[in-house]
Amino acid sequence: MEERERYNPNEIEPKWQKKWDEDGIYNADIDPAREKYYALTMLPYPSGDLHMGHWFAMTPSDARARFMRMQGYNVMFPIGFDAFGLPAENAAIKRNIHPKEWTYANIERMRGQLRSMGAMFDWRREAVSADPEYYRWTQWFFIKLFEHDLAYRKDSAVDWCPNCNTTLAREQVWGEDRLCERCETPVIKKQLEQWFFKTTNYVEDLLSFEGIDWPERVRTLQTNWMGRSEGASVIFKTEDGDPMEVFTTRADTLWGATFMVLAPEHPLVAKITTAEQKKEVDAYVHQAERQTDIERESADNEKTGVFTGAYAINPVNEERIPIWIADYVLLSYGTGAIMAVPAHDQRDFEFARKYDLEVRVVIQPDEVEPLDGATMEAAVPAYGTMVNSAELTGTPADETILTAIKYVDEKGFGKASVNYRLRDWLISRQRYWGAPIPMVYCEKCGVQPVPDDQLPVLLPDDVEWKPTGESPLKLHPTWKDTTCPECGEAATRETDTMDTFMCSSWYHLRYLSPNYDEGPFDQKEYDYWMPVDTYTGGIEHANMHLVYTRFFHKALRDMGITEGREPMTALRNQGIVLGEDSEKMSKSRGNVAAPDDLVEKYGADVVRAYLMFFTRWTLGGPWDSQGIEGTARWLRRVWTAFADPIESAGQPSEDVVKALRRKLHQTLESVTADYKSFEFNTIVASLMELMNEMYKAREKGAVGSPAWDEATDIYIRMMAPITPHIAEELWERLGKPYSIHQQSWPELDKSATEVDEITLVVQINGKLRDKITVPVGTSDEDAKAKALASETVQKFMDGKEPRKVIVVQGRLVNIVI
RNA sequence: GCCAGAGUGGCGGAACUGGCAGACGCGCUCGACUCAAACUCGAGUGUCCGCAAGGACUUGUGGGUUCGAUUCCCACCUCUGGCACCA
Repeated sequence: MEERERYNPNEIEPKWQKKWDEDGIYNADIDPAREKYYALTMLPYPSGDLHMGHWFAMTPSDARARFMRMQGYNVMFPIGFDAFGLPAENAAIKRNIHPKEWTYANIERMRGQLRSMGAMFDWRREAVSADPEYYRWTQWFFIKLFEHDLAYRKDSAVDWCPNCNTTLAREQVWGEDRLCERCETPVIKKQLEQWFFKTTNYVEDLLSFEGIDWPERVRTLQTNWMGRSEGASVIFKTEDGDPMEVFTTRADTLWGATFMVLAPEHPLVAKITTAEQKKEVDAYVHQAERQTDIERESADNEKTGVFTGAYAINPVNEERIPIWIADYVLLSYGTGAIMAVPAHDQRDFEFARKYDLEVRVVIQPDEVEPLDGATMEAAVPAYGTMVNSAELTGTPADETILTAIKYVDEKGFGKASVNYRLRDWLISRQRYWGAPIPMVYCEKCGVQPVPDDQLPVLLPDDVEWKPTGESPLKLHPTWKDTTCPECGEAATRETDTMDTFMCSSWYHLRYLSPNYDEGPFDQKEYDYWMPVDTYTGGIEHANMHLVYTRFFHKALRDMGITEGREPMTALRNQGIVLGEDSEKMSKSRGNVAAPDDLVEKYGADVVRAYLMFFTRWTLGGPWDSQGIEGTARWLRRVWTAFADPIESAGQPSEDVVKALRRKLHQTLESVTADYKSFEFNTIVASLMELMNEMYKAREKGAVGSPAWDEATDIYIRMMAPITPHIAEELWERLGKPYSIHQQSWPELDKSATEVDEITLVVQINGKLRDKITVPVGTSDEDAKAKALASETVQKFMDGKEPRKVIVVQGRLVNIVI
């Protein structure tokens, strides 16, 4: 007997990958005759090795892109690398290897790993953000934003290690004591002049998600992140007449403001603090600097503060109220100053009780005992009738805020105002491995952009890596010396580089034409491919990256560079694959699961299928390779069924054929719907079920019949997006035309899915008691009669009369007794 | 702390729009094949009571709405992501 050929992925996978590549079957080119589809998956950071999270993000995205291709679209599925960033500098310091060398070696390794996925990437479109041809245009965009008044400089605080003399990222600051990760020196804040983009100019536009199919979850996260609130801005003055603007959503509580609180960093603090209070204030400012905003905002953080010695005048009643500073007021939110209304705000209340400040009730909620500021135990933030509020006393609950805003407006010390949590985007980084900010400082001409024809401003390679100290760009002996583009005199370059989010805000445009050198992208490519049809990536990017890229698109649109409201029409997010310990995968935790060993043992198709099967894509979860044997078994079964069919002698019965075709087309129907809605785990489950059904049909002599051949053909097409290699191999062995990946999606035979009889569930008082079989289309009356006639039902009813009978067409009969 | 998401057998998960909870798979048990192992194939497998027929219970916890709740509402607990210099 001839030995059966086993499923051998290690042989077939490289073979097909090579052939696909040579034939360029995944090359996506402009074709006006076909409808385009731009499928974009978030580009990886070249951290070293491709891990399970990358496969989890990319292989389902690939399967979806392949499905769309089989649906007839001209699909572009590009890939690239977000290659600037902090880890490269860490590697440089730790291992004495140049960031560039480290990064490009990683990219080279990851290219190979990405190829092992068998994804339909069009490698001709690859873009690497650290390439000068790429960052030339990142710099060009910076200048465009500058020229359109969307980039500006201002002082802003960074976490600073006074020992290493360097800026630290949040992840480089350790523990509650906030120590430098390298030298364990306590970190301080330092004010530096830095570049910002005016994201706040676009906040209203960003708050609208009109015309895009983005998940509700992301829209909510972004909306809350931008944090729009309506209220009033009111000007308080110090006794010396310095204005202090505050924002409040509760203008109706102005008469209850018994003190003011400034953020410790507020510019007025130094000016107003009295000599007696100075020492205490300085000490407090210093300790506040050492905390993070998150710690400071926490409601359970014990309220602390210091009196400045100065007083403000409450404009509504001209009362003299003390000005305090406290760390729960943040300079980055609102105006960095608040009016404190302890009776109606819990944080203010806790503060007032602690420091024995007056609590004055000015809002009396209806149907509540009259409040007493002296004895109340918590703030009452509810709405109610205004009391103790001079001429506005008695204003009813539903009018208080608007009435109060109108009042301050008329009196001239305030106006209606909208406040946002969104801040302008700080893009300066005091680092080497990033795109240099293309600006020049000239003593005579001031801040000048580098002219287009001098771009890119290249990063110098010959920098010195010191384990401590400032950015190598600053220390480089000559790099920062240049001439002013305006007057030609000696000038200095900006030595900060850009936030890598800047690079990743436009990579989808560079993929259009990565080698184009007359602009950031070729207009012809843009006109055909943009916007992105589906953008896939991790939910962790819901706020930052996905807000920044939208901002970027909108800003470019207003310059006439891009078109339309949004860059990405649809967004779908996968959950996060955690380590086996349920913690986020990271090298430092040592819980990174790598696919390489599994790919070697089982093949890429098995790993792809398992990643799509082991959890719901949107859910993610802790990595667990326990079940991979199941998908491996599935593909071996598929191989056996199709590569080595056992020819049967007779013909299958009509019933067998009908049952097989029914299952086949039911599966096709559900699998098609699941591909459309990114439900990959149930696609694999349905295909497994159909294969089980086919094995049964095989036992009953189905092999060789037209129904079997139909099932085989459709089966391979359905699995092709998930397991592209085995599908291609089986397709070829069955003598079908190359390539499976250039075939169309199968047609559904709806009539084959239909059934003659259905099972109705019979419940008594909502409890399952019996099941009855009825023909499709049975009337409610007949269903009810048949249910009541059932012996089991009779037994449970025990002679009682039904009070009510509910019939749900095609589903159930519920008898209420 | 704030903003989101999740919690279902021993395990991963499924369940359309409020209608049979546990599809599919892992693991486990029994059996077939084999000198043997691997592979493969078949049967079973939520918990408790019962010889069985059958019954009761069961979707993080506690309440509620409903003929009927994994699904809707309220409160709470736990885990995960984000919180602006990780990307």
